[in-house]
Amino acid sequence: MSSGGGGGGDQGRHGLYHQHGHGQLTRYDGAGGYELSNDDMESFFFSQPEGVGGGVRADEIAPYSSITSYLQGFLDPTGLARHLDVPAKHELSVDVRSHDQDSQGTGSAAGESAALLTPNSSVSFSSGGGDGEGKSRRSKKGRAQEPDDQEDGKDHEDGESSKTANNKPKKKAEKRPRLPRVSFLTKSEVDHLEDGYRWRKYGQKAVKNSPYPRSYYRCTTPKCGVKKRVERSYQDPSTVITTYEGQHTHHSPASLRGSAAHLFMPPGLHGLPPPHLIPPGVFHPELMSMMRMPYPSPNMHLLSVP
DNA sequence: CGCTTTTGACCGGCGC
DNA sequence: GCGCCGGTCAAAAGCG
Repeated sequence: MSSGGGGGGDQGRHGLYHQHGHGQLTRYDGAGGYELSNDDMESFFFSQPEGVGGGVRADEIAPYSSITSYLQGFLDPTGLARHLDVPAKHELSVDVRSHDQDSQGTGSAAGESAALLTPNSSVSFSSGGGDGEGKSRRSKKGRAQEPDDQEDGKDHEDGESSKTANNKPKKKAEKRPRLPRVSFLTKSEVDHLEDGYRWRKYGQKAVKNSPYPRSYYRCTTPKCGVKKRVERSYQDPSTVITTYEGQHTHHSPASLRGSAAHLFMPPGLHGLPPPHLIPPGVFHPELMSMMRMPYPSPNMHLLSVP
């Protein structure tokens, strides 16, 4: 993997670089997965012809190269019009489940989902619990001290935050409750999709059944402990699986200019019904709001619009 | 100069 | 009890 994932291949720079890709939502047949039929999601998500195999780079991106871009489009009349201009039809699924029982399965969960998914993109919500990995690892070899500890053993969920923060007595009794997780499957050439938040990559690992590595990112905001994993589906190399974990304790930097709230409930979303009017089982805007994750919400809403 | 990425090593949990 | 795997840390390097 010398040049593997991190190989700087993907525009190593963060910031608001564009991402390209075929944004497509797929339906996830996973258990308890909600489905919603849509059809041209990709059209307005990533109006990229299809240079997937070609060599489309993040530079030559479409209007909405990422979930965030798309979201931001909401704030932009033009963008919105774009969306509404397209028949919101596509297949999307929301999977709400708890991962409190799996440890590795979790990771695979996303992978499996990807495998089962159709060449579009899907979103799966996973209601877990508290955090788990971040704090339960504190004591390393010589990592006696934790410099800033951005968020790991900080607070978050409260409760078992003082378990292994510093002490060796790392009790394993904890089933290490996980934070809510949300997985997105997106057709994209780039793995790190811009979502409005600033992330810092802190690790990368090779995925067992996939030739593609999995990258680990953490929100750079000091008190925010949100993490996200990005990996590519081994079955659909063009599909990127992004799993968010935790909830932001702040607003999206990108939304500062437009208030994140708008992302969730655009005042006059021409044609978009209020969250509570969305067909039950289709999406959980509240959950997203809770997690402060604007990314999927709008999309889903749009999708749910006839 | 500061921030982010890269990369190898290590930890902890789980399965066999 | 051992091995495997996922996940995280930390030092170093690169870039704007």
